[in-house]
Amino acid sequence: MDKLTMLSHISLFDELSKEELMTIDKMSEMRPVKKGTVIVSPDHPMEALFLLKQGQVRLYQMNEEGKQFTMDILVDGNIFGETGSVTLTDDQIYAEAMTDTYLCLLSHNDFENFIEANPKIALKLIDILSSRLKDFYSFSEKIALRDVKHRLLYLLLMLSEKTGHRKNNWQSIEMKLTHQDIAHMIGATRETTSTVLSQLKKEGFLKKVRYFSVDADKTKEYLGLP
DNA sequence: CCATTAACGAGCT
DNA sequence: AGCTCGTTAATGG
Repeated sequence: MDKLTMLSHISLFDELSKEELMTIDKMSEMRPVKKGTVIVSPDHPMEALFLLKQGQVRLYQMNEEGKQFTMDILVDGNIFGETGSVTLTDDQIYAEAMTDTYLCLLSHNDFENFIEANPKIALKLIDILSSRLKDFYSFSEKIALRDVKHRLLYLLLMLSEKTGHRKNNWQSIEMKLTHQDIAHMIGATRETTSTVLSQLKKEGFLKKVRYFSVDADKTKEYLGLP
């Protein structure tokens, strides 16, 4: 369905059996989180695993001047956090709820016990981590060090694949975003973002219907993505 | 190429 | 009235 597999795009829900899921579900603690809440930051590293039940969470990094850069958007079924031995995110990463969100919290101990009881899960984790590493290489090579146009297109494509649906080439982004929001996510200014957005509209990468829609094929070709 | 600065109208609170 | 937002344009790194 969604073929842009990204760093920390982990859908354990896809890979676990029903029973395994039930076990995790029983052990985990449900927690609602309001939109805008910073769930994890370098100041408050959480020794736990988060299962994202419902909502959207943005993973980003920030430099000394407070400029942000969005690494990934997580949606229902993704998993993130750290558990000592296994790090599913970076320790310098921030996680912020973009919408009202339901999280399940799994403690370090519970997770390790679960792995001991279900060795197959360890193998799946290796798969997940190695594919994340691969995605990260591709990501940094093709996007991270490139200009605002690339970063912006990449973000919009990612957002559309996570939140929207596809009609012909056009993938919608079902999210209310100001130019300022977008600028923060790609480490650019509001002005530049505004300029590049209208440029992309002229060039046919983008159109505005309700929120935004991107021409997915055209964008992927431009970014050199499969 | 892009941040910065400035400036302006529109819209929201 | 004052702030946020989108937009354009000049300048300079």
